Amino acid sequence: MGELVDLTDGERTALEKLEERQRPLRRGAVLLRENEACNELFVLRKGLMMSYVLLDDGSRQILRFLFPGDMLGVSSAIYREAPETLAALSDCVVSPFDRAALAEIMREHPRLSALVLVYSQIERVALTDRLAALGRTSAKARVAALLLELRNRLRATDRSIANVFALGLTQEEVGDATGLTAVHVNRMLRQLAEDGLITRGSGRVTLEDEHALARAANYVNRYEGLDLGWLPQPRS
Amino acid sequence: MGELVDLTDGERTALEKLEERQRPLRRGAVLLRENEACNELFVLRKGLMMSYVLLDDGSRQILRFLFPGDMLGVSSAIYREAPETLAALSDCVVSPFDRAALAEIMREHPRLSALVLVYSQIERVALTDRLAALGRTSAKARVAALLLELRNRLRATDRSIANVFALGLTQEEVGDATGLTAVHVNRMLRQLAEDGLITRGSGRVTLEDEHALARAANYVNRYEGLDLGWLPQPRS
DNA sequence: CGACCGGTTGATGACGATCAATCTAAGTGG
DNA sequence: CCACTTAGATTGATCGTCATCAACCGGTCG
Repeated sequence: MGELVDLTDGERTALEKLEERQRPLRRGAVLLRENEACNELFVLRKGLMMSYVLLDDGSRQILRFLFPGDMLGVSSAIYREAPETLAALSDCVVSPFDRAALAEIMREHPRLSALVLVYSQIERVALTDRLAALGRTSAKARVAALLLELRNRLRATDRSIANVFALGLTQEEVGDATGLTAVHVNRMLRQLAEDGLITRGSGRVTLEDEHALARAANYVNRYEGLDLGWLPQPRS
Repeated sequence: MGELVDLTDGERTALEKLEERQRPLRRGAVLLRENEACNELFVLRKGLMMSYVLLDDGSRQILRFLFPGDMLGVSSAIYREAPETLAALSDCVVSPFDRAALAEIMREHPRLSALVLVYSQIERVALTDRLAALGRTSAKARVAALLLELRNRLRATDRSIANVFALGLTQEEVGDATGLTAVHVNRMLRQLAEDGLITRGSGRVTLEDEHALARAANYVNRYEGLDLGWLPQPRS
């Protein structure tokens, strides 16, 4: 959260309290399963995770990829049963904390509650972008948008990442995120390569023409263009 | 918000302050256009609205339908430019209020800020349901899910609504919400009718077999099953 | 009355799913 | 160290869902 505003000491210690405990997760581990009860939330400290739902025909829709610094399970916390599954895509570290700790922050730190709302809204807008992508854009555009989104989110925690990055996903996972089959994802990646927009090799992707890619994908980086000057003042 | 918790007098008056002003909107009117700046938020008092985005090929994706009691423009408030357009589907009344008024509430009423977050998360989960629908379900299921969602949200403000209700949308609008063409929406409605799941007539739809419809649509009512016992206590 | 909007129906075609086979690289056990 | 297994990537052939194009109908409004 320190990236959006300058935190006070009081706010910083309140947030650090959420990260007191740590729990490691193996690649593939499920942190929380759809329809299970859960009184905890989490902060992702390291690694890449995803949230998804399974439909009753067995197909999977990946809803979101989760990166270090993201708060996990907010939506599960307000329901008796979790609406989505949280699973690790790589070895991860998470910090669990109680719902009461979030309540405490909302009581004592108005600006932090505002920031929780802000992140929730950023996520909401990113979801609507993907909704529009699934509803109204071609398979190629959806894959291109996913590549751009992944690269930008990875770069947020690792500034050394430029145009080359490790995908960290199987083509089946890309398909489950974009509403396509693994076979068609493969063809789309190949087409993007043939168009000169990307190059691929040994699990790595290079964005060769980021601008053209963003145009083809209708992509907007939703972590930019914020206006937070109006947030409530910190109490301490 | 009073439907989720018992509000204190202090909370109630704080919320009433948001509804001091009123602005009527004609059917078709645009309250806020994508990429425009906006320092205001709104509460929808009466009528049906929608939010949508236009893609550069001219196609439209409807992101969400808005019902009385909904807070509008939260996502626009945190960006310099609105990420989506807000438009009236029927004659409406909205109450505009300043971003500062929201900040004030977050400073003085921790439980109300928690409830704003809760509504934001309910909306988020509803969006992920639609994301999964667009990514992984058939045209028929998507239309069925939209019918159920509309009926349930309409009933929340008008308890007299049972299984018959006025759609209030053109088939083109249904298509823009479900990622289909108007022509195909028409065929899906006809198929649902042939299957005995609905009947139609003069702008009205009757859900003949709500249970089978919900099963065909993978539908979950996200305004139920909440667990809010852990929210912060009201300060006044 | 004519124009227009929205709904309805038919004919055709494209995009992406499905099924199937092959290939490669990374393990794993003997 | 090598045979064997396995997960994932790749490619081809075929099929189905939904888009597109086009025509027509009915109601409403200027």
